[in-house]
Amino acid sequence: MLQLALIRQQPELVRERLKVKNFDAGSLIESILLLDDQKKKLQLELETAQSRLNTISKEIGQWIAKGDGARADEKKQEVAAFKASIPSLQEKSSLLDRQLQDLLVKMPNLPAKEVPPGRTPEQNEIVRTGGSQPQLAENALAHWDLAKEYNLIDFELGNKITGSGFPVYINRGARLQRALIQYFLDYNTAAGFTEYQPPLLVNEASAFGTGQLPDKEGQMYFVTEDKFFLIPTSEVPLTNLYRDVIVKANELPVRMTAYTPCFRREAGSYGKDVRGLNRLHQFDKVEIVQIVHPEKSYAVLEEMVLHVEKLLQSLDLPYRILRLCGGDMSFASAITYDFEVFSAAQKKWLEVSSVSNFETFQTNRMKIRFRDEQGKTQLLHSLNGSSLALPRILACLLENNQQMGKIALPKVMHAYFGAAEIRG
RNA sequence: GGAGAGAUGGCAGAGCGGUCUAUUGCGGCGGUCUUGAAAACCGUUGAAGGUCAAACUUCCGGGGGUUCGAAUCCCUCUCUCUCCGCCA
Repeated sequence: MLQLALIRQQPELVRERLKVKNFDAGSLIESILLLDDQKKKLQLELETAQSRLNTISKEIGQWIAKGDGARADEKKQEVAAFKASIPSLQEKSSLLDRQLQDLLVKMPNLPAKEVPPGRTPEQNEIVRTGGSQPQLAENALAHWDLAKEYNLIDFELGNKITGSGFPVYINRGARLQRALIQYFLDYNTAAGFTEYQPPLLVNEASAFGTGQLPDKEGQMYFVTEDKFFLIPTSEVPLTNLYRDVIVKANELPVRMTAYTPCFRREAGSYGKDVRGLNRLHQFDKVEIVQIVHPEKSYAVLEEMVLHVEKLLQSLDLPYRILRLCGGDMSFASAITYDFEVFSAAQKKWLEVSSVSNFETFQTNRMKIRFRDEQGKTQLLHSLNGSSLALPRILACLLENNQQMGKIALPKVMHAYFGAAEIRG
């Protein structure tokens, strides 16, 4: 959520920046400023009445204490004369508040200066590429075929017990998945991230805090009985750990990591893109989240990009890093770098990580603050990234490393997996 | 799931209709003293809105009600604790 003060002070800047996201904020800003103005006037009126009421009430108490019931009654009459107006003022005020809030929530985050304009994924900027693409045989198999051949994943079984998009990992498939998770977590904690195991279900306030609500409501599984959302990413519970917290200076930066399953309804997805592990309703992900001083967030962002990049390098996967254009960025993000690995058998790039700086967009919703040198509370910046999402990494590892009768694993996984290769 | 108790400022913990819109202790910050530190003493110390700054308003788990006036009384929801039941 954007800060009202920013919209109030620099409406033109806000409007201009949002054009990069292809968002026409003109009328929205106008309405917000108008409502804000009305609210201020109303508030003054209301507070004046409240102040008067408080004063007279105090006087009544004093007259009663002195035993002068007549004077007290007189004052009560005085109160009765204007008190009736207060409830309607309060109602109007809270209505304005709600309307203002509803509009503010519709404002996307401002893209950072570095964000290129554009509407489609083709307009994302390739920042750099790394790793080398393997030369596979003509008859190279896609991961869903490899998964079947080596009995690593059973998609049909998942269909039976739940539905499509809920694969069952078996034997060495399950073990490889677990080994990767363990490796990712170790890699993150070695870099100073504290490991958490958060709840997989969150309440409405948490889903709102990170920006999933209100606009991505349909993408989350919802438990109606208890009003809980299944997390689409551990970013939600992790960041919300600091909701309504004034973080002490010596606790900054906050660096967290967690492995959790993630649940996404993926309503509207279909076709070739959803084949095999490419797009799932339940998948595993190791996430990193940071909450940092506002002046440091862009240095931290670069650091996180390097962190994820080195992790991909250690897996010997061909990758590229994209700076998303305005049109491809999420509502809440100020800048996003996507990491894609090349799936050699499918011959396409698959997104395996997304590293973003949200600046104050999330922290404003969650009131995550610190005290500056003057002792004033100020919003912190929040960032997060995948480090890493499992399924597509697994898919690429299988496809890119397939050899005659076996799948060779990258060196770094040998000890974690307990073997150097998967044989038929 | 059943019964009872409770939720107050960073923490502990008073207040249970009007003696300032919250006693006090601890902690934090500033100062005196000290070569320095500790101790002691003095002062200061919640959040949001509002203002140049103030005044002022709101917030005692959330929401609603009674009253001239609510942390305090009533209703309701959420959560916590104790006991019982069930259970990995």
